[in-house]
Amino acid sequence: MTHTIGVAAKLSGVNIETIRYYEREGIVPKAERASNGRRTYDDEAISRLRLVKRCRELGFAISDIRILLSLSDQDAGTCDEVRKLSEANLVSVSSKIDDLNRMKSVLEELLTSCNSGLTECPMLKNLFVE
Amino acid sequence: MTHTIGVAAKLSGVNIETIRYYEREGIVPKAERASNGRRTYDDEAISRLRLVKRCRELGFAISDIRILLSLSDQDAGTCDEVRKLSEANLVSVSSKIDDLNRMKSVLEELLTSCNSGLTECPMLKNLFVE
DNA sequence: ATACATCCTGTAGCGACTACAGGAGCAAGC
DNA sequence: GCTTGCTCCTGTAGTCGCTACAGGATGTAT
Repeated sequence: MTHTIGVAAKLSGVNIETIRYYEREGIVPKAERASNGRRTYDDEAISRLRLVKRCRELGFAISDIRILLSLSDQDAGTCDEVRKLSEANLVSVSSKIDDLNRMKSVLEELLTSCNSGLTECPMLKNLFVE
Repeated sequence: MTHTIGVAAKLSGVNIETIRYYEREGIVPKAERASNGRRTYDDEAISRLRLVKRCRELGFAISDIRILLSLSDQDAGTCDEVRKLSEANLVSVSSKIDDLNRMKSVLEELLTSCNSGLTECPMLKNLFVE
């Protein structure tokens, strides 16, 4: 069974405009067209969209996903490369977490100094202090 | 004492191109110009650059910083608004942390299944599983 | 005088979408 | 058959917060 792009978007969770963007970028293969010129998607195409989505949700860059997909099409001794990409991504995710945790604790600290209702805002003062 | 944009960049930690960008965007006031047309920065201007940088490091959007700066220039009953902006930012930072932590644990789990050296990569398989 | 650094403006690029504009086609109800 | 409204098409521009040129004008040091 094949579907229109709208149905494919719902089934995959990938927005219509994003699907077309992925096609333009070559992340997913060019969709087949019906006789009226509209894109059609079969189950395999929808699986691939879901896969791209899952990778994006894991923080992989589009360029990484391109590589992952090509590795999965080859399926020969690719484990090292997959591991390398994933470890690099893990490092980048972890360092983002560290940055955000630092932001968070400073923000929380600043907020304790902000006693709403006063004319002068101590939080702003703290923020603006050299 | 006034400084060139290059020195201001070093003193504030804000890159030259970014300083000009902030000026274009009206985040910092238009720099005074020397007789030769070059921008000059005094200590106050450099303080403002540092302030913008600190806010960015806390995750505030440029549009928020614009508001924070205008609030700090008014200094009348602004605590509520500062608090609101900061709390919203804290929520957004926290939710980013949550997202990233979820990514991180899935990535770690996937990596345990990746035993480098094999011909077929179990991690890829897990990743690609429906 | 020569070399090199620094500055200027203006514009384009990044990543990963998202949002139009302007038009064509299709399905359902009257 | 006609209208209404939905979905689809292409192509382009906008988002955010910078960053990186190109091409030219100064400034500083030897």
